[in-house]
Amino acid sequence: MLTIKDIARLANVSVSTVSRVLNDRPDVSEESRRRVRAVIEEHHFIPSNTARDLVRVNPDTIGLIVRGMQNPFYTDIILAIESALEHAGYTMVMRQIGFSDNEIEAGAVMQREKKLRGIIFLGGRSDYSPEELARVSVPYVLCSYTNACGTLDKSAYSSVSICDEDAARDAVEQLIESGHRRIAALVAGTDDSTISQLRYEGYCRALREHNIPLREELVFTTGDSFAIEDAYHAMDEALTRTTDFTALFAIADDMAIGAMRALREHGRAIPDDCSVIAIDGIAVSEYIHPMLATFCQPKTELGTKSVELLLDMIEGRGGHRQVILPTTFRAGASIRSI
Amino acid sequence: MLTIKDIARLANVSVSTVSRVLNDRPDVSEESRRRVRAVIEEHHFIPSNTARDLVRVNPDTIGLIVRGMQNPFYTDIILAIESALEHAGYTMVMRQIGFSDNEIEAGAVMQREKKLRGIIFLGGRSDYSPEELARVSVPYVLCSYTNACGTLDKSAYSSVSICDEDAARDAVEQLIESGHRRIAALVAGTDDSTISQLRYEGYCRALREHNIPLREELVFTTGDSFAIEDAYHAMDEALTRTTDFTALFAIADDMAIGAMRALREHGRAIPDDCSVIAIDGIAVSEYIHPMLATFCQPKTELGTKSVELLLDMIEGRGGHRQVILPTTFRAGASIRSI
DNA sequence: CTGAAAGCGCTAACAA
DNA sequence: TTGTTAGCGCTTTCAG
Repeated sequence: MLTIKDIARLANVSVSTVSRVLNDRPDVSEESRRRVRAVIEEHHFIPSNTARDLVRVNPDTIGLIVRGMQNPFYTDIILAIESALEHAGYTMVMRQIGFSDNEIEAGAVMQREKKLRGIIFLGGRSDYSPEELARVSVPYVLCSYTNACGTLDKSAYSSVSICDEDAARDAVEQLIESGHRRIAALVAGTDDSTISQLRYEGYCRALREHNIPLREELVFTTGDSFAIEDAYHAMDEALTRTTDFTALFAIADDMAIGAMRALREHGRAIPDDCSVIAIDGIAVSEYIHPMLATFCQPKTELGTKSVELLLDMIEGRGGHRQVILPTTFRAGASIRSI
Repeated sequence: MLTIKDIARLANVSVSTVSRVLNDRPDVSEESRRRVRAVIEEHHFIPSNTARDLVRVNPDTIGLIVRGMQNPFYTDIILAIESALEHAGYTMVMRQIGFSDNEIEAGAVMQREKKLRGIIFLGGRSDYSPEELARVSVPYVLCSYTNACGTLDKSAYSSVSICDEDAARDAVEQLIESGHRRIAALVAGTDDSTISQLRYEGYCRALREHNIPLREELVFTTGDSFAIEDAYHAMDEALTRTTDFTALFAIADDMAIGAMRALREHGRAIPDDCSVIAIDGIAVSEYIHPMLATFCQPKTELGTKSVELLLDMIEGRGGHRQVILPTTFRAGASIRSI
């Protein structure tokens, strides 16, 4: 493995000169620069980022911690974040973590390793304690992330998200306005401190506001999965027990797609025999038949707004804020008025 | 920022003892271990991986370079790789790269930073030169990755993939056997040295083998995108020019889904007016209506086989091999016999 | 413009 | 079982 020492020797200069060339410093003679560059080129030398990170204080690196890569609309958010950050002169370094990893931990580690100026957490849980959160000492914002289940003091963190409960309420209301009263819900969990719970609460609220009694037997749950196949199985199983509903509210597009297959297989056409609505607005749901009616997340705005909040904090223009972005209704063909 | 030096001082031990505790070494007294652990806990100390990486020679770390995170079936491959690696006692570290990044470069960098024993490249291009490939000096395998367009010497690399051309041939043949003769193709590009070209060639071969003349006006292209919306637009545009086909072969499930919407919008029911088949077998295509007929990639096997090849090389059990895995036909409702 | 030398935080001999 | 110390590859003063 070549080091700058080797390069220095081969180019007949000192390591500091090599380092200067590597970092595009101006104080190197053209002659030296040329020679060093040639040697680097010839030997395919790659400087060790590990060693650099250890030394360098990186003044403009922002970390992005993403939970789960399966989530289709994260791609758009990430793109938006990356370009907003780049535009502002910052560098983004992203880390994916697994579904059950602790993102605060990951953030703390990354902050240390990369000497970050700030962190954006994308799509995390919302039940961290102030002590846990305190482990990350640089400014951070929680993107696509609501704390309505949590117990955090609003002044202790920043976040950008939709209001999951409102979106769900709006979605269910859409169904009600189309004349539906017997409305089933497909959720992941109802008391799991996740987005599922919030959206479930929106469902309950919509019913309440329209004086429709909540019927527990119409609330179907996958357990805790948001996966399309689990939604399918949950729905399939539910349909053997009850069919006493004319519409279904699914807490996510993906789950709606799984549920729609189960409905069809049980002989219920969409939207003729059952209307379906969901939340998220992932790409594919716009291409299936019938096109899924859904409340879309403002993907790009979630990203750009997160960056804006973070940079405000870093550059001292403002403190903690919670920003709620509106969802937009995408009419589909999956709803029928009755 | 705390360092092990601080921890050592606070725990009244030397840095080496702290280091030993950090690395779960046996040669530490329970008393010291307890004290060190307590201090670490109390101060939320996180050791610097940067510093560790610089020093440590990591005897069992395998790198995984993934191009593009949008690809839905990569998730399954990655899971398979990770668990196979873990099972064999190796640690996986994954790096995502953008669509236009150079993965060999990324591999070379990662190899240096993480002191890798081997690398798996997932879903890359296939047109690297031997000189470029030579930059990675540890064993590597190219997963889900065919070289049929490339010019590499088979003895110079290992790979695991399906045969894209055969899969496409089989798919189109499926259509032919159902009685179709006027078969359109939706591709990304026909001479772009990617999977698209290989699958396009399979399409041509199927026609040739069945004495069906290739009609260029039935080959629709998105340019170079595999995105669902671009497939939709390409198909939408194509349908204003010609409708003289009874079946469509799309080179990817995603693209098929986009195309199906365009077909419907142009009044062509699936499969009654037009049959559709594709390649990949992504999750969602099994849930749409009609269920998409497709040739599925053996996702898990692609992962496990890649690990097997790599470990064989690392542990000296074998040299370079190219493994071709079979696809499996998933009958859908998107084909009609005529 | 250039080089010598002091670390960055950690691990791994080597001694004790 | 423990501590001392020499680096890992690089950047960065500080002198020249």
